[in-house]
Amino acid sequence: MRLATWNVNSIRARVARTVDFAVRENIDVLAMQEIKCKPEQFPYAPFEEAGYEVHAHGLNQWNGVAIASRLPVEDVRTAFPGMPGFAKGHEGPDQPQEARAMGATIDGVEVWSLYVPNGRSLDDPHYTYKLDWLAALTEYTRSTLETTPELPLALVGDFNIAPTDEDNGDPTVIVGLTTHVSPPERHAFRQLLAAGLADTVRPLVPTGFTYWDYKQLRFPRNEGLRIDFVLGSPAFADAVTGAAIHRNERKGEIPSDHVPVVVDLDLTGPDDDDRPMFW
DNA sequence: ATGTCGTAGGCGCTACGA
Repeated sequence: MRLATWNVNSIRARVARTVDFAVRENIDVLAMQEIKCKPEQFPYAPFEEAGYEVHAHGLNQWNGVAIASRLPVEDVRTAFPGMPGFAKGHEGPDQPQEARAMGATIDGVEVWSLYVPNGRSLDDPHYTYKLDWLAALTEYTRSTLETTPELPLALVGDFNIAPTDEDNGDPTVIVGLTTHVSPPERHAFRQLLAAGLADTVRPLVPTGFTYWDYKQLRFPRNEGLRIDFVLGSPAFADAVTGAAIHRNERKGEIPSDHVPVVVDLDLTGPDDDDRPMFW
């Protein structure tokens, strides 16, 4: 299976480019974030003509996640248990959930397309929401892998955190001043990994950014951030045979500000290799 | 230059989120 994640920054603005990429790169499963539309507005036809079924979750013009797949999709979910909600000006419990998560089971892999809250600024309620959202995701991961430790579980998407200084090439993103690099956010990311996940791309693609702001020539200057990840449980991570960050997708006509991140999986398992010749 | 995008509301812009 070839699995990709891409924050497309409006699927309606970039559907041709997105489908072209999926076909050209032979993507089986494409997790999208920031589709910026409701399901009834999603441009399904180009995907379906290319052989993909699409499941979309969007509530308004903001956020929104989707999964396109050439393989059968089961158990589609639009939130993980305990996922916090948020509504500006309505602090406190029982806030409505946003369209930031879609889970599905595909070829035995539990895949989540995730759009972690941005945080906006360190003193914004959205920042607290971001940390709470990540803590709930971590608890879901921990409990899931406690119950089913052999599950190939993949959390993919835009995490809106640059986990290390090497992941931050934007001079306006500064520890102590801005989101994405603050110690609490980085701690939350480490806690998510500690729940039983590995960054499956970094070992194969040790450097490189996945996002460059549209403003101030960030891409020509290569002043980006590495904030899009494919995190996998042991069973998933062990199946990864390749990875790529498609930097060229930041070029050309009306690019997203993010690029796709791709992993290749061999899900047949190690047993096949160990099988005796005489079997 | 708060320097670019995308969407909504509703018609040339502003508001909002990122």
